[in-house]
Amino acid sequence: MQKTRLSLNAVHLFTIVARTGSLTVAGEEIGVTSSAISHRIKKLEDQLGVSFFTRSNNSIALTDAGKRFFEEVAPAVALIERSADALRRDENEVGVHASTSLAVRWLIPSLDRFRAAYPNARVRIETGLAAGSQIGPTADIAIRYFRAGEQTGDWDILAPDVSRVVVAPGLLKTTEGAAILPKVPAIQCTRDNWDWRLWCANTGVPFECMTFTHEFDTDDAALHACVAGLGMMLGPPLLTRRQITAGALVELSTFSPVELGSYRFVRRSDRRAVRQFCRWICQEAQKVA
Amino acid sequence: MQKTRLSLNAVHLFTIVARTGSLTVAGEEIGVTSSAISHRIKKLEDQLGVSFFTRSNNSIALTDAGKRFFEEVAPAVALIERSADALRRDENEVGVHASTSLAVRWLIPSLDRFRAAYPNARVRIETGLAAGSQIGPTADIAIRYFRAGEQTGDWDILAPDVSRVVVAPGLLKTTEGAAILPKVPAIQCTRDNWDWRLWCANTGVPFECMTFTHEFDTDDAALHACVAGLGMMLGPPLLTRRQITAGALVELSTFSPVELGSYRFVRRSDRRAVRQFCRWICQEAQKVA
DNA sequence: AGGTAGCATGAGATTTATGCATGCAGAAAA
DNA sequence: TTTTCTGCATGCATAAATCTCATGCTACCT
Repeated sequence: MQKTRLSLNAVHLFTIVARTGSLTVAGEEIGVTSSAISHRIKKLEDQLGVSFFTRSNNSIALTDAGKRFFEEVAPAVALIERSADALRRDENEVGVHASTSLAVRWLIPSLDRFRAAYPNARVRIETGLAAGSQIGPTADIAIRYFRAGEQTGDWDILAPDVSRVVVAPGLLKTTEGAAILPKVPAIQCTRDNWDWRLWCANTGVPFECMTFTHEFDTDDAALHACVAGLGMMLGPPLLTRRQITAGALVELSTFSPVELGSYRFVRRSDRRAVRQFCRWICQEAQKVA
Repeated sequence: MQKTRLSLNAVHLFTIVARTGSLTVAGEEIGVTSSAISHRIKKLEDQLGVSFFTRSNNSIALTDAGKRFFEEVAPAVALIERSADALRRDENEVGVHASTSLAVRWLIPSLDRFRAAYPNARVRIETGLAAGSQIGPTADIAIRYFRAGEQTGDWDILAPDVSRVVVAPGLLKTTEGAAILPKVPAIQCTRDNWDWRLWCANTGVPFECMTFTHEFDTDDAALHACVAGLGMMLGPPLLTRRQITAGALVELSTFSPVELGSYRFVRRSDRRAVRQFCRWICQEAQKVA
């Protein structure tokens, strides 16, 4: 019976033309020429066998049938659009829980690439300040650091922390080699200094050789201090890569790298955007390794 | 912001797939392959950044997001379709008022050509039995016969009635020429016989020469009688053309044609389908002339 | 009277949708 | 268990819809 199926796109177009009252304006609104609009409206009218507009050479006006049809379908079209938009918003929001340091030093600087790859996605970052703070229910993904040997449960590996000693290049040029250790103060970024202790145990350096002058409670603050030349520190590659490639920090190749722990994540949502984000951060983490 | 505009057609497709729960079935419903459906659904999902279906290799199932979206948009899509369908029905119905004879002999046999040219249109024919009967308010177009000299008012010409004497070929082979007149009885189809009187006045045949044996109150009945060989009659070309080309009737070329009146119409609606129909019957009438 | 704005239309280019061939894995059947 | 069958995904070639551009038209403005 029906030779061609009704094109809802054409109906949508019709509502725009009816609302604006002008082919030209409608064309500008959706970014095509008035010619395209004219063609399409005409086609719709032909398919439906109805004239929606009376054409004078210089303008168009809705017919009665056009008016009625507009009243009927415009709300429905608007509903569908709103519905789709809401979907786009709700479904594409990815809540990421991470430490401030990781967010500032790695996640946020990389986000523009994610946005480029998945334009729909909107990432919301929740930074729990302390490493062990509780993860909120609005987070779809959580990332946190695990010390070596710590129980990882169902957390998946993001990147191992194979830290090397990093230091501002200014400090490096005065002294070189293992002799640096007693001269340059180490920056302490955990209360118990477990990372330095573990590092010492693995490299054979006696912990007593180290001098600690500054202590910070976040890696981010510690890194700022390190860049400022206040001392050397153990920087997870994930956090230091940018500074290193930019030349603001240098790695000491004197000591072999020590695996201190790992960054791991859990995914708590099956939503498409969340899965995409997980896949993406894993790729991104690979780059650093 | 929005890279490509939301395709309402795709949303429509989604509702069908969601309803049927199968790409294959949905494809059959709209007459395309499941491959096409798959491509399009995937594209919609990509554009919206949402997964509507979970795919196992052998089947699909709505996700939560898909369910919600379906609940929201399906009624809107249905509304638009119903709205358009109603429009098609209402706007494309053409009510034609005409005499039974004209309807049966000319209009109805031609209608299939009109349907072919304008598939949307639905023609409703109202036959007022008597020529002068009142025209109902549901008629968009009225066609009626005007005697020569009658006031035509605002009725537009459809076709002049330049009648010739027609007769069944069986009667013709026995006698020829003007001699036929006294031998073959004339069929009377108007109470006052004005048509034969006018014809006699114009051709110079004395009215007294005619013999009238049968009288009918409609042209249609008279034509039936004529074809059956009951006599000769004055047949408006519009009504007799088919019978003549089919060989069921022959025109007497002995007498020059006489313009007895005209078929005329009025259009009482501006609707597109009605205008199309008027244009079409004028063309159709031209063919006969 | 001349100029401008807005729409229609035809032809060609481009974007989008479709079909086909093929692959794959789960479900049903043997 | 093994085989077959069914339904979906996907790359590529093709068909169809859509767009643009060029052009023409007429009402309206100056």
